[in-house]
Amino acid sequence: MKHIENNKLELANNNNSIDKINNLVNLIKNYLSGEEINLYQKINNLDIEISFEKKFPTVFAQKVMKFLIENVQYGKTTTYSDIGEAIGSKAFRAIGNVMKSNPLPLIIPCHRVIRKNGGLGGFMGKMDKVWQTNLKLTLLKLEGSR
DNA sequence: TGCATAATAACGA
DNA sequence: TCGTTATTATGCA
Repeated sequence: MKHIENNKLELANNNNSIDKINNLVNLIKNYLSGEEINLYQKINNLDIEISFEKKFPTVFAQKVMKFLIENVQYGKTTTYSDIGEAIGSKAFRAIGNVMKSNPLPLIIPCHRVIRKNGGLGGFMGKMDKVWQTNLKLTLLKLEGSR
């Protein structure tokens, strides 16, 4: 009997792909129900590798991502120009481009990046009053930033 | 290389 | 508030 329990334990610790996906789904559910969780951190804890370094081969893009993940936590917002200042660049527009090519929205919080003048900015490649942009606003409201 | 593009910002009228 | 320009990384030809 003991070996069965051990097997169960092993299975639980083994974290196969299905387990990981279920965990991920639960995380996102919790997040969407208003729980203040740092998705990127939690996912790292789940031993799910999100190698955005591969997706962003340039130093510039990696700086942007790093800044986002390390400094823009739940409920915080930043602006395109803030990021530029933080990474020593004036390429505000280019930063927007990096966001657009973000393969993991939500997890890499590009929805927390807004315009300096208080406007929303775009989301998922769209600029204005489309569902993607409304989703951005919804997420910010969820986090209490708006 | 050179050019067009972009989820920007700042300025003038 | 609208139009124009400044400015920079990226992708593609």
